[in-house]
Amino acid sequence: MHKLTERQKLILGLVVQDYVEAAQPVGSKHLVDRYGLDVSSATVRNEMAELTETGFLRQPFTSAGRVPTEEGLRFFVGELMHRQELPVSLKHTISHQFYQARHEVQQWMRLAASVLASQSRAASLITPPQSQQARFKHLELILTTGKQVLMVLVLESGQVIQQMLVLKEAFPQEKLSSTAEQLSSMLRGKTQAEMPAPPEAMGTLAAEIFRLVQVELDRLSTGFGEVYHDGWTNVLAEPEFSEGDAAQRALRVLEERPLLEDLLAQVMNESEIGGVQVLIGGEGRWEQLNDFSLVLARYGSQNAASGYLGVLGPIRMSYGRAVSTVDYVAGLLSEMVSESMTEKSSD
Amino acid sequence: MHKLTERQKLILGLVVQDYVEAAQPVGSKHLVDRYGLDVSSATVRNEMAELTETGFLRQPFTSAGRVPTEEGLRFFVGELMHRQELPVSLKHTISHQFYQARHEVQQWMRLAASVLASQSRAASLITPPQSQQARFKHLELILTTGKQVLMVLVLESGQVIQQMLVLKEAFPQEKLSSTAEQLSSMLRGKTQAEMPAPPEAMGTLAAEIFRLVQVELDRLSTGFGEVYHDGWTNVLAEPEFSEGDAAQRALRVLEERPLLEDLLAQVMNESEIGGVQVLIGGEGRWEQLNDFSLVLARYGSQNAASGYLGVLGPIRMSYGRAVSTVDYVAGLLSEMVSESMTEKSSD
DNA sequence: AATTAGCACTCTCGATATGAGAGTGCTAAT
DNA sequence: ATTAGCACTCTCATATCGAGAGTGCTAATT
Repeated sequence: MHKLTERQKLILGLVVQDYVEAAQPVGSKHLVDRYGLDVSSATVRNEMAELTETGFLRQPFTSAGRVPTEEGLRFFVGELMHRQELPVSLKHTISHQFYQARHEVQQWMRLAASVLASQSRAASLITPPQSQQARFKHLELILTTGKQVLMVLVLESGQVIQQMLVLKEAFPQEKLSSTAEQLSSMLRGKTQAEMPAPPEAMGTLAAEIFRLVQVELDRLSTGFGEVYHDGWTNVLAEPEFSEGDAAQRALRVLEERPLLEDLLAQVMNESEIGGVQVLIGGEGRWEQLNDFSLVLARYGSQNAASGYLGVLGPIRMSYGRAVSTVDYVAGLLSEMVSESMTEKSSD
Repeated sequence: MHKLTERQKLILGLVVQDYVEAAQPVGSKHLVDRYGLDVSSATVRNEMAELTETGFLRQPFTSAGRVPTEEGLRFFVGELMHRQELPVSLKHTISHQFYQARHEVQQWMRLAASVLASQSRAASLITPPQSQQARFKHLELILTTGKQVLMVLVLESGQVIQQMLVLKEAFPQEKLSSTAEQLSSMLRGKTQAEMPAPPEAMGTLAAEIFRLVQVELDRLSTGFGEVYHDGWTNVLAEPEFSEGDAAQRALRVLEERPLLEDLLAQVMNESEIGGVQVLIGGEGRWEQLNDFSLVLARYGSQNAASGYLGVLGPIRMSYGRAVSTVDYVAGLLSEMVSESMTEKSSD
């Protein structure tokens, strides 16, 4: 890691700050004028030359101002940045909103996406809480009307999956209940991988449900469901998106599932819940992300359900704001998740 | 309505077709060459001049080729266009996919959004089926773990709403069941507006659930839930989105709820299920939609659940393809909806 | 040794000019 | 009614140019 003098750090910090605000290369004179430095522009020039040498700044073209490189931004985020916490009053408002939405996970997601987007002024992405290793606990089948049946699948983590089924033929509630009971005791505590082969003597109803449970457990262990999002109009208003294929490339992150899954898997796999990961540019690994940055976090609890959330913006985004917003919302959602499963019954 | 000669119609049609493909003004000579017309370019020029007079064509600037006006496109869609039906083999593949997804409404939505987007080559939007006047039929409360309770709300339409609740305190299953029974008989057949005032003597649990049912019925009668979508990368690849604020304005349709609600209300309120509505440009009413077109339909069944779906593209979109795709998918989903509620029990 | 004033130098960007080309509208002939 | 012919118009791509911003370097200063 490079060693920078205090003054170099100061200048790098100011360049980043100014560039983030103005979206334009920043010159030495501009810097001393704007921030009242007590050195001359020539001194700043020399320092800038050195920072360019080190790879933290670059010139878009000879004799233009300086712009931070991805490397420079990484250094900034790692060592120089200070978070821009949300005002306390705003935090109160937000947690109040979450409190009102406490009954519906869907509402959490919408609200979280909205808060993330508006506070970070970038596009937000968030996946619902899911348990990584779905472990069967209990099954119920509820007749609603005709062949339409509601399957309620309860996991050991406390997560509940509800699903409407349309069966091949109609069955009375008693038959449904007994089948559910039978399958429940057969599958208790099992993960998808541990499920036994279906017994020969199983009825058609039981066999159908058995298969559906299998599919559902599998689905829960892979992928991450619907992706909620908001604030794309924020980022598309930024000048770097106003022409070329930048807008299209950004949306690709949302619409190309494999990309997003790969991304989350690689970036977040070593990360604890609670940490915020900042991905600046493609980092060499994702060409599609050039010129974009992502600020990501995982929320939930280790042994139960967890999900991902984050914001996407131009490389020139306000990292201080983004990191603190993501961190705050992740914390809030973690509370919501654990709140929703306190006082577990001992069964 | 203007009266056009057959030849004028032919020329208008060709101009539209060529413009849609090439995204460029089309000239008289180009037209006769490309489509082997047996008249000279001078004749075509005269006809074009007339069509410009009538308001169906316009010149981006003096002595450029012609481009259809919104008026011209409307005439084209109304009188000249022929649908471009999907190949039968493709239809088979698609309905097979829907068949496999028949158990989960969420899957319908994703699949429909994906099919709409890829076949129309535009951005797709779709809302889940919802009953316009939610009428209470039946309520169940299922204890899952601790204070976490699943509320299952069955409507007379056959629609089932499942919702996770986190109660203020824990209750045993018997208490939940009896409360559900009590509320079920009290509210049977009622809409949100018809619900009685809550009796004084109601327990805290009953009161809480009562309020939630009210909120839920209200939510179901207004708005349209999550909007699924796909294919934005399709449209953003079109040249008209490559610069300026076009991309941002398009995304606004997705992110600004009030706009979309207003739009659907106004465009679709007089429309029967089954009809496809084409909205070209803002039609004067929606400034935000200038340069965009929407092809919309409603699916489901009148007296039960229904939803909206459609595609959004540049004004220069392939209407033949879009209309037939939207119509086809709407029909498919209508089948899915009615299928999922056949053989209603007589209760 | 670090800082700074001064200055020549470089490169972009916007304005201006120019010419080729596409496509038209009109007139006169068919 | 159609068409050939042609002058005319306007855009777009390209080239040229000068202003201005900002640099890097050198020599003077602290």
